[in-house]
Amino acid sequence: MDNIFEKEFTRDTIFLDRNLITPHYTPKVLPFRDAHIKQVTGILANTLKGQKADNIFIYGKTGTGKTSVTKHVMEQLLNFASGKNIPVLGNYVNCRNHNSKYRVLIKIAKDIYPEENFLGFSAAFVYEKIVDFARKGKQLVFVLDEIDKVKDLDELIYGLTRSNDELQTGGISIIGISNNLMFKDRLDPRTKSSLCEQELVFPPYNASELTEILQQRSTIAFKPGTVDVSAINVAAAIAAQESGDARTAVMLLLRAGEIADTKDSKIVNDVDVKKAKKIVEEEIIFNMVSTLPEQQQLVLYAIAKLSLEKKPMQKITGETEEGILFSGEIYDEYCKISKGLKETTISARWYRQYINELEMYGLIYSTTSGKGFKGQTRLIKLGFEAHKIKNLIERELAG
DNA sequence: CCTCCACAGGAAGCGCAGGAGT
DNA sequence: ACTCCTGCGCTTCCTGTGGAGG
Repeated sequence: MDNIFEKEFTRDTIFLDRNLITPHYTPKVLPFRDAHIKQVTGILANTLKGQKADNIFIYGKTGTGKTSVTKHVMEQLLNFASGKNIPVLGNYVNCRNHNSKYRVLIKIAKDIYPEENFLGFSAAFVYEKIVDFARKGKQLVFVLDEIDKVKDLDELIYGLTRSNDELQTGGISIIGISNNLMFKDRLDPRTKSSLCEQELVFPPYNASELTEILQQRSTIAFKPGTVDVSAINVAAAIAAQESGDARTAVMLLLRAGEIADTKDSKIVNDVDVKKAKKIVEEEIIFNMVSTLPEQQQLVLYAIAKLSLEKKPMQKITGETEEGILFSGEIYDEYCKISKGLKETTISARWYRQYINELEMYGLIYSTTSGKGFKGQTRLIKLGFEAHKIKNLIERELAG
C-alpha cells in the first residue's frame, strides 16, 4: 500500500533546495555589502595580531544584511584563526532569546566551556570564568544580535569591557547589532561610548539591488529555468517599495515558489509573486499583532472596527476618504470594548503612547488635524485591510 | 482678541515582579 | 530566606498647541 507521504516525496518540484531561500539561511555571497564586510574585517583583524579589536555597533533595519555580514565575517575570522592556530574565539548570541545580562553570560560561558553547566551560579562567578578564559591569552569576540533586547545592557557592557583593563594578554571585543537606533540614546554615556567605538549603518536595499540578490538566491534554490524574470522583478519592486528589506523579498519568492509548486506549475511568474504578497503581508501582520500586549491589540481592534463602521468622511477639498478616524472616538470605542470584555482599561495618556507605537510598527498612519477640525487632534488610518486585522485579533483574543 | 475645545506629549510618581546582595 | 533595589508598565497631573467660535 502506498504511504501517504509517497506522493509528496516523489513529486516533481521546482525547488532545488528550498532551505536556501528561507530567511534563516546565511548566504555565502553578500552583494552590495563589500564595503561593510571590509570594514568589519579590518576592525576584527586586530584580534589575529593578539590585540583587542574595537567594539562595533551595527545598526540597520530588518533584512539589510547586518546579521548575515557579521556571521560571514566571523566565520571567516574563526576559520582563518584556527587554520593558523591563532587563539581567537567567537560567540554568537541572539539576545531575543537571552534577554538579560545573566542569560547572555550563561550562553557565552556554555559555549566556551561546553562540558560544564553554569546555570545556578552567580553572575559574578560566570563572568570570572569567562575572563579567566581570556586571561590565557585568547581573543574573544562576542556578537550580540538584537542587543536592544537586553534589559540590563549597561552592566553587561560595563562588565565585559572593563575586564580589558585588567587583562595583560587576551581581550574581549563586542559586536552589537540592533535595528533600533533610538535605543542607543537610552544607554549610559559610558556604555554608549565603549560599545560604539566603531559604528556601522546598513542602509536598505533599492529595487535593482534586491533584483540581483534574488537572482543569486534563485539560481541556488530553484531548478534552472523555473523562475521567470518577471517574478524576480516584481518581488524586488514590492520589497523595495515597502521597506528595502531583503527578508521580505526572499519570503515573497519562497511563497511564490510554493504557490507554483502546489499547482504543479513548472515556472514561477509575477502572478504567483503577487499572490504571495498577500500571504507574506499577512504573515508579517500576524507576527506583529500577536506579539502586541493585549490592551494594545484592543486599541487596534477598536480602530479596525470603527473604520469598518464609519462612513467615509468629507474633506474640505470636497473629496471623501475612507477609514479616517479621530483619536478621541477611537479611545471611546476602545473603552467600550475593554469594559465589555471586563478588562482593565488603560488611561488616555497611555492610549496615546500605544497609538504612537502602532504607528512606528506601520500598522496605522496618523496625521495631526489641520483646518476644518475643531481643536487639535490626530487623524488615524489603518495601515492594512480593516476586516483582516479585525478577524486576526478576534482569533488572537479567543485563543 | 480672548476663550474654549480636544487633544499632544513631558514629568513625576506609583505598584509590582524579579534579580541582587546579605 | 530575607530585605533591598531597579526596571517596566502605567496613572496622574500638567503645560502646550492650533483652530473654532463668540
